[in-house]
Amino acid sequence: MLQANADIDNGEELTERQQAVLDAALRLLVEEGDNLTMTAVARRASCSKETLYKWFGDRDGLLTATVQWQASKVRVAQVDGRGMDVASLTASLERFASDWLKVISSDTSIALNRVAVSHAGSGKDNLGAVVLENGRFALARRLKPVLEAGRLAGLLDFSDAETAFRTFFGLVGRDVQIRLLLGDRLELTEATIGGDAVRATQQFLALFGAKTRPQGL
Amino acid sequence: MLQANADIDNGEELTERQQAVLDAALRLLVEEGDNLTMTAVARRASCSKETLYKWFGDRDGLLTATVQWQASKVRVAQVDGRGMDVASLTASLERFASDWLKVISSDTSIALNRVAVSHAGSGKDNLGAVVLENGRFALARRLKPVLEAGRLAGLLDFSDAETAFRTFFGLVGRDVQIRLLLGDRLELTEATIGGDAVRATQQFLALFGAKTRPQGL
DNA sequence: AGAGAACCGTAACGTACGGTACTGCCATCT
DNA sequence: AGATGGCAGTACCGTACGTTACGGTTCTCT
Repeated sequence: MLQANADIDNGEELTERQQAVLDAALRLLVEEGDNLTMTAVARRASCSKETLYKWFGDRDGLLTATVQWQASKVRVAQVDGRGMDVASLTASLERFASDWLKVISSDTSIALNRVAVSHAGSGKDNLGAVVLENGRFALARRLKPVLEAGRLAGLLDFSDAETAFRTFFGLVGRDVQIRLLLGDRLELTEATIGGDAVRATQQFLALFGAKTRPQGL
Repeated sequence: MLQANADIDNGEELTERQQAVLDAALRLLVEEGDNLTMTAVARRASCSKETLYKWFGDRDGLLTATVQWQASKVRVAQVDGRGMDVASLTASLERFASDWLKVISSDTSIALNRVAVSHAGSGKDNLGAVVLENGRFALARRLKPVLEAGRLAGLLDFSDAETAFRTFFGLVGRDVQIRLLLGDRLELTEATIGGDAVRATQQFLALFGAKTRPQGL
């Protein structure tokens, strides 16, 4: 599998045309799900099947390239913990929660997660790992420094950042992702997302907020 | 789709032989995922394909029947809220959390959710709805009376049982289900499940436990 | 015992799709 | 201008699998 361009790790090394093809594949993936055909992709992208195979090796290669291409598009700015107070910490957490909810409720995320989940069943590729790496684990990498900074500023109290993160993850996501993946209609308006973000943040602070305000800094 | 026995709603109305066939299909589903073939099911169940089609209509019919058959097997005892104190409430919540974690980390649940998720993409059947109904919503139906009883006993304080349930759901499940569905190796031993259950329960009580002990009853 | 249905095992059919080969067009290079 | 190479478009091949058909066997009921 994936012989031609086995080195498509990030969104680099892709020509404009190739990116356009992957965008077409992505749109088709959102519309059709995992039962998109190579012919359909070629038609949508106005390219030949032979080109698809030359560039991406095989169907799995095209799919992983598509997923990684989408992943490379969502790089988010880092938050720095300098001069952190309870207000800025709260704002950061709410921002993360809101962003995350928006991501997992987006059509593309749902489609990508669906195909990744089904592929994870029969281990022909590592789509699941890719999605996991650019989803849940990327979120952890971006959020943990904030949590650590909050602890350093005496605002948070936890022993293990991983555990704290997972709790936050659970408070934010709850049953949303699995329900959406299973096809539940669940309209997440801007308003409800905002409300859920502050709720989750408040709950998280109630659980992990430092009782005292120590080591003033 | 599913013309022959369109009325397989619950596990009733199934002969012994049919149940055996569905068990075979279930085992095969766990092993092979969604790419099980009708031939393989027939071979595993020692029955003919003609019988499969006569009983279940088509492939989708067989799959939904299999999912419903598995769902019908997990009926759990109800908890009654009589004479509830903080200890029994805690025990109930921990029990629910532990059971739920055991379910979602089981091989069969993972396999069933995987196929349901992938089928939810292309709406050819309602596998997603079936799984949702017998999973997340069944859990809510069973847990909410406990929460209400806890509130009535003055142990819990919440305005909306649904919101409280969803928080509990998030605290228990966190990232477990999506990670497992995406193929993450995540060994949930009996010990870690137990630990997670008490942690989630403690966190839930910290968020929703009544501050005062009112309306003694 | 005998008729009839249910059912097993398997062969056969049709189709959808992944993958490959071929042809001709267009752009770039010399 | 002629040559070269990348690519669109399409025809083609092989295969896997859903679905159907059928002969032979076992079970059931009378």
